[in-house]
Amino acid sequence: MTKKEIIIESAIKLFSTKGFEGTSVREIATDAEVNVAMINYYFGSKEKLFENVVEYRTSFLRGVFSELVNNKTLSQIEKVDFMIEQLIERKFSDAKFSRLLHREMSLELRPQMRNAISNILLRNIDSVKTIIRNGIKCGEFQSVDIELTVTTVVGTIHYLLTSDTMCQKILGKKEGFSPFKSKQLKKRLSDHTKQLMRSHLLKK
Amino acid sequence: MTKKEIIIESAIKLFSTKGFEGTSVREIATDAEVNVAMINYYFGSKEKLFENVVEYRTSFLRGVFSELVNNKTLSQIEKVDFMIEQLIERKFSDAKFSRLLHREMSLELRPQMRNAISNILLRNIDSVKTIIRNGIKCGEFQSVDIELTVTTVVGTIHYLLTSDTMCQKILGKKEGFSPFKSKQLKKRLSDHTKQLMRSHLLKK
DNA sequence: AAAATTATTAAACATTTGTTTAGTTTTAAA
DNA sequence: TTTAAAACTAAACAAATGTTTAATAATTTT
Repeated sequence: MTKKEIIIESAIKLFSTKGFEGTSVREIATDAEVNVAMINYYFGSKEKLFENVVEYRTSFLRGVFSELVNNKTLSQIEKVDFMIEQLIERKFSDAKFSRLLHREMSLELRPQMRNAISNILLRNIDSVKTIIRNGIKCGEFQSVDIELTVTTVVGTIHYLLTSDTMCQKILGKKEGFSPFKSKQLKKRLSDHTKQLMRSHLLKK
Repeated sequence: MTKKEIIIESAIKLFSTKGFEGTSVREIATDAEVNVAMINYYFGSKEKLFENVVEYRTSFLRGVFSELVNNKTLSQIEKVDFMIEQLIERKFSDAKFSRLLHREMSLELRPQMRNAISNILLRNIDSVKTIIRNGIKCGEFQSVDIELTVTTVVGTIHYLLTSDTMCQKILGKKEGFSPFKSKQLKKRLSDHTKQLMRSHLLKK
């Protein structure tokens, strides 16, 4: 790992848990075991570092679902199942960073940042919409509100993992429970969401 | 309105849009047209002001659903419908403040604050759980994951209103579109969520 | 090996931060 | 009307903030 990457990793960790304005560049520098000036040397500013953080962590996940749309061997509901699994997999592997992105979205600061993040978060939404639309068109699914159905899937997964405290209280778990380390919860969420979509989408 | 309330109102506005650490006490003072020292005079500290803000804005909505549980005239699914309408109503009337609470939840700062907020956000969850549990027990509903079903309802509503930008992009609206000023969207979200819960909960 | 570029450092810079002080005005009580 | 308490102000405080500077060390290029 280059020193630049070490700084980015520290920034991800701290921004994710304490927020952008809640984290000082000196904290980042200390965590990365680097001189404070290196941050501005490499990135120019704290805000540009943030942009680098987002780019660094999201660049690899582009259009995962685009090929799924054209797949001929799977039924539409199987595609939905697959998509749900993928979304949950990603969320569990990166829950804290996901929280950072959503937190930034909910702020009315840095409009260009917000715009970039929303594009990242919605990168696969069009594919999902298309799958549901195709399902309706070919008669496999009943007529539903496509956009809000997508919102339900993403919203369910996201809300459960908004915070550890929240998740614990919703599920009635003890304080020590770590949501996104629990394979059992992952399975449970996956089962629920799939079942929900089956009863919502499939014709009776 | 007392001067104390004026300060709280300004704090709500600014904390909601710019976050807690993103807002300075001087900004609040300016917005409230008050001397900076008044904030510490009345509240002691910026953080205590935050606590006052949360208390001030949430004190009136205690246990709205508790009576609904014992209602004998409504069927269980009608109770779910009512509950959905209430949740949406509240979210639309106070979306920015709700964002503030969820943002604070997603941060790993101020644990006692996080704990208080989660209690507020989950104040009605138990009632909702009970309604679904009763619906299952009396045979009106099929067996579902109760906790995650609640998560789906709340998560759908919340996610759609995470941010204006997000909502616009999910729905394919133009930039000017103001989600929580749209009665049409409110109706649409209500219809979707009710339909979703009916197909998920009711026996076939 | 000399020169030039890049990386790194400690220190300083200028603002901004939340908070406090000490004094003044206003209001209410005696 | 005097007195005491509360409300309010401008200024100062100390600490923290993001950023820059100027100098040195390390590396690469010529």
